[in-house]
Amino acid sequence: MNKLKPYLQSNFSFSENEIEKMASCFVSKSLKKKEYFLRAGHYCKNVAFIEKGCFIYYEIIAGEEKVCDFAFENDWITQYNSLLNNTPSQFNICAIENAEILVMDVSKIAALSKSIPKIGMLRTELAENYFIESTKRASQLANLKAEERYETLLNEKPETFQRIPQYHIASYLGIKPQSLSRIRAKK
Amino acid sequence: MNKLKPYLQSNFSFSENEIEKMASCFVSKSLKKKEYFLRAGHYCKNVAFIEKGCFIYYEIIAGEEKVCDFAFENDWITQYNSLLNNTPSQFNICAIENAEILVMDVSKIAALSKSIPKIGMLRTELAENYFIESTKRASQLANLKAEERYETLLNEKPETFQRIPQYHIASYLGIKPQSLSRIRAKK
DNA sequence: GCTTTTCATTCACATTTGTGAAGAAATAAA
DNA sequence: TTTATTTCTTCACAAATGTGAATGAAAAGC
Repeated sequence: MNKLKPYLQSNFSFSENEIEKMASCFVSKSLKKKEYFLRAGHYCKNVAFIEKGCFIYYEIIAGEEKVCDFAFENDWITQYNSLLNNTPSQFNICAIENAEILVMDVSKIAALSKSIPKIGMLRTELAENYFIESTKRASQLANLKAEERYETLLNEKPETFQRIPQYHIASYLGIKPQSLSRIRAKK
Repeated sequence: MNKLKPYLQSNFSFSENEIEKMASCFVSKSLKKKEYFLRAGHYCKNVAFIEKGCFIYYEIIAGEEKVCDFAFENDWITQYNSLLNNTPSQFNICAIENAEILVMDVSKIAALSKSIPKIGMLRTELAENYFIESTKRASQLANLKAEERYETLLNEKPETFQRIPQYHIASYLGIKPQSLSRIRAKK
């Protein structure tokens, strides 16, 4: 819980006491590279916090892996649509490096929220931030050309290029690996 | 409040009493076609519910209007990033038809939330739904070609084509008006 | 270490979308 | 109604991105 506790404390000012209570509801889990936190078609029943490693979200469209997000240390992973609406997930969430995560079951979240109301605020803020971020990605996909999207990512999240294979980055940018190579070669 | 009250009752099961209390915090407002609910550069300080009419969200990028969303009756309009983080809005929210909206000031929302805790749930669910929707739009922009995005919109929200000018729809789809015409001509 | 597999690059050509101009059609204003 | 304005369509050509194949580089497995 090396990262979770400081995260809860500095971003949401939970008390020592609340943090301990929350911490006791997480189960820690190791995932090897290429193992899955969630597979498409399955029901997402929990939320996890990344202590170490990174993950991609992807869906299969027309037989191809289409990446829609990355997650690193201090990020949460879960699939909203599946978790909230009890539907099978369209998305896979897969470890790209060996990872350590802290997992909480959805039923425990509900119980815990009753004793610590501020958890509701955490939930709200997360959703609002995800919405704002997703809006940015959509705006870039609609309004910038591939080369500009590449440069934006390179400037804003350079670590992505250190940790994620290029063909996944290409997919995230909405282009083919060959096109990403072409763009990089121009520089 | 012809639409707001049934909306609150059927989607969130607020009580008669709560609904009256909430209703008293809204101010109704008429906007003519082409008038703005929010202008880019201004601070968004309220949330509104659409009783009648429709709106577009757009930002200016490289001198061009880039539409990122539409809103119709029973939708809310506000700009999250500006409202939550107290920053100037990047987006304009503009009436496309003469409209009737119910506006609530952000300070009243906070006050009201204290006396009606369930409002927190409304806020959370809205953000979560917006996130899910925004994710879908981003996925389409990244993974479908313009023609497929056009067909998806035509199937899922046909009313858009009845009420929104095509050049705004083209922008929302991430293409130029000429390209949308070309796609339509093929059918 | 060697071998196999995965990933990245390059190329020629195909397809999709953008661009600017022109005119037609629809809508709003007078 | 007439006129002006806005919106939509079409076209020829340009630019961006996709496609499939070939090759090389890097990483993983043995």
